[in-house]
Amino acid sequence: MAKPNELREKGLRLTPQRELVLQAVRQLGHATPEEVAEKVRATQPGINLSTVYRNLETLENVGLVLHTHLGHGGATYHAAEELTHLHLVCSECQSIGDAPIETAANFVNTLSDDYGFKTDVTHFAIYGLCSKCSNKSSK
Amino acid sequence: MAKPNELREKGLRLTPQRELVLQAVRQLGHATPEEVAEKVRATQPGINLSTVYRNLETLENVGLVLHTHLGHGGATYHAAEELTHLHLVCSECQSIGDAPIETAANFVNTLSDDYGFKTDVTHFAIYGLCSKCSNKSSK
DNA sequence: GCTTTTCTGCAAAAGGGTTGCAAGAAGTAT
DNA sequence: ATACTTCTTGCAACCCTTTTGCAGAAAAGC
Repeated sequence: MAKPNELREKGLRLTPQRELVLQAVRQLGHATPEEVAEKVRATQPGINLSTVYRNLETLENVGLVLHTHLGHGGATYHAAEELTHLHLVCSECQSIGDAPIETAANFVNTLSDDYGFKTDVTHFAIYGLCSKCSNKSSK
Repeated sequence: MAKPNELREKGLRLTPQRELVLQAVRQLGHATPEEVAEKVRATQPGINLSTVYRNLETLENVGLVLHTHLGHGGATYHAAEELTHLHLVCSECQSIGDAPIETAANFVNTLSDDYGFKTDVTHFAIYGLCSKCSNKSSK
């Protein structure tokens, strides 16, 4: 999953921990550092949380992973190549829905045209009520 | 600024601390709990941070204040009646710009029509590069 | 004023993330 | 293969923000 070369090419050393962190992020989709650590521990039980944090940061610096803010708590990490959708986070059931980035295209363009603001719509959650919960509460 | 009755009407007791917290939120615009505490301390030096937290929560429960997530750190609080704008947060200079909620109207409608998702666009920041910083970095 | 109930301050703790340091591995040159 | 340099790791301590338990203080109601 994590090819040896892609890390070396970025000037990073190839350590088992680093490879496993990258692999975990790719497999998990959106994962908190804690979840990444847990996944990695399946292979490397001894890995330390701070190593996970440091590697996530390192991998983010070289552009292999990205983080987004989905809720009140901490960040969640994605493989950079998979961050192609909006996150629709439900305030009630905490579910995370996806929508294509294009959904926001007009909005992003308006902000750019009117305010010169270049929006990254994936970095923060789109917050609200999912269809299930909004049906439930209107009944 | 905080009328005695509006707290009583919500079933809350009228304490100096509570009034001052509400007043501070109204005066500050977007404020972190820490900033609210600091503001309150001008009048009531001894107020405890936990009292501020508890009052913010209480005031939010009765709908007088709201919180939003503007960045990597904690929440910021607003008077409920003033939360009528989007927050355009710059990833580089950390500035917080405003844009009217209507800017997002089409986007919100699309999410509602296509996904049944009822978006609250004010609860999370709109993240990106402000015009200043995007000019700077393209030069 | 007296009683009940809610609030406040304090101290401790929880949660999430970071940092200094010494030991250990990766890469590089010999 | 070996020695050397540099980067990483694990560990423990720590920081910052927020939450909680509790006893005493203050509101609201009588």
